[in-house]
Amino acid sequence: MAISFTEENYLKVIHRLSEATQEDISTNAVAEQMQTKAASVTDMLRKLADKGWVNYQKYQGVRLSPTGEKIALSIVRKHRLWELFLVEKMGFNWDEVHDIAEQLEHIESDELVNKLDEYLGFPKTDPHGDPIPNKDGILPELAYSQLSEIKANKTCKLMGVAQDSTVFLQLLTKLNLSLGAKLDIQEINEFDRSIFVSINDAAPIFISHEVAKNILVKS
Amino acid sequence: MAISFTEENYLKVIHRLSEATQEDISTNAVAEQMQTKAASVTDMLRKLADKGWVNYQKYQGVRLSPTGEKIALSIVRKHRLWELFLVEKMGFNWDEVHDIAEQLEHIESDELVNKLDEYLGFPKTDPHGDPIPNKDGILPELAYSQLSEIKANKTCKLMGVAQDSTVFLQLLTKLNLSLGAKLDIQEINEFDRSIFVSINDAAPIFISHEVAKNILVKS
DNA sequence: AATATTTTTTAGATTAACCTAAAAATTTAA
DNA sequence: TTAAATTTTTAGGTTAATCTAAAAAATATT
Repeated sequence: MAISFTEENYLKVIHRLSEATQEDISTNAVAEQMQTKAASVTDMLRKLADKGWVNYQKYQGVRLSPTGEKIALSIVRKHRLWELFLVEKMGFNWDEVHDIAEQLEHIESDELVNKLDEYLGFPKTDPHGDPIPNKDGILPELAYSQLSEIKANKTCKLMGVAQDSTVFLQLLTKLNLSLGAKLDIQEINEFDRSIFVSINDAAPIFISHEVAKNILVKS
Repeated sequence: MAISFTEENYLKVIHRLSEATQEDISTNAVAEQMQTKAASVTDMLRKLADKGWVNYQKYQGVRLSPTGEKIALSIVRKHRLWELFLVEKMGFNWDEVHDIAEQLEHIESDELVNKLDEYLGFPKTDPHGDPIPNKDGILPELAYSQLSEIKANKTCKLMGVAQDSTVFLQLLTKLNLSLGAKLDIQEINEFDRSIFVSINDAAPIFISHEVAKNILVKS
């Protein structure tokens, strides 16, 4: 069945919100993510339900149906493959690729996506460490922790970020934090939960709890 | 000023039609190319004229303004660069890339286009031999002839095609005709103007005048 | 030159995606 | 457990791009 860019974006947003919770997703939550009004969301949810891509009962919130889930994962797959392409092959920085990938993710050609996947060497993660679904929509298991959960005196490796916003990524770049960085946690301050950490064996610096929550690491 | 996919497609079509003639482009000609109705075209032409991208007086046909020309060339540039990318890097055949490039040509990022250009080695032509405008919108001069205009007993080289339709390109592929092929014209039949030609020194075959008109060669 | 034909435009609708304002349902709090 | 606050939906409009049918202009033909 034909699908519009807008419908794809709604499915993607519902998918993203569903990853964080087991509960049904509220109209307002979707509205906020879509940068639109609740009334518009209600219209669209009814339409997506008619097409069989979501389960929606009014006032009860929304969930993706199995078909909707499959569509959403294929968009996520495209987004992340294109992001990696932009960084690896086109020479963009990791904080520059989101908006372009938002456009490229709507290009419709299974053959292209699979060739791109092959061209990139069937990667498991994108430039932000997010897992890339394979052609069957299976997400590789990554099991990373937030840096904010690691104990003092432990060493870990930066594997990904929980947020792709430009400001956040640029901050990390400024701190010399990129994928694969080695992190030695010297101390955690009780007062504000900020972390005193050495990056790639350099002189230790302070990182706020807010930043640490958005950094994903492997011990 | 913001531009929609549809508006881009209209400018592209007007540009293509303008290449073949000096005259103003008729509403019906645009309608045919856009696969829509004349009434819809009239509406759009008025809108494009309001935006300053075309010169249009009702009943008089339409031409691109300098700004419109610039936009159209940037779309052509993107289309052709993406086509080359699809063939060179993704391994598609030249008859498979048109529809995907029709989507990719609307991706908006000057930086991406220029990086893609560089990645491909600042190519002069796309997989069909069509010239690629550079970043300033300048088209390289190619000056090719139609195979149908070449005299008997001459040798030439296949440099491009005047048509990108799948059926045509697949026919050429079947005849072992691809960019760079060496063509020895043995004989031109007066009756139907078909050409008896040897391709890459193989045993000569017949090519219809219709096909020969759409093959571009360099002596 | 008058008429017929073709082309183009206008008028009035339709659809997708959005909006605001008001009504209805649900949730929270007194 | 009723009232207040919040969330969600409905109702009624808007805009972009399309359509059909009819009117107007341009072109071709007798």
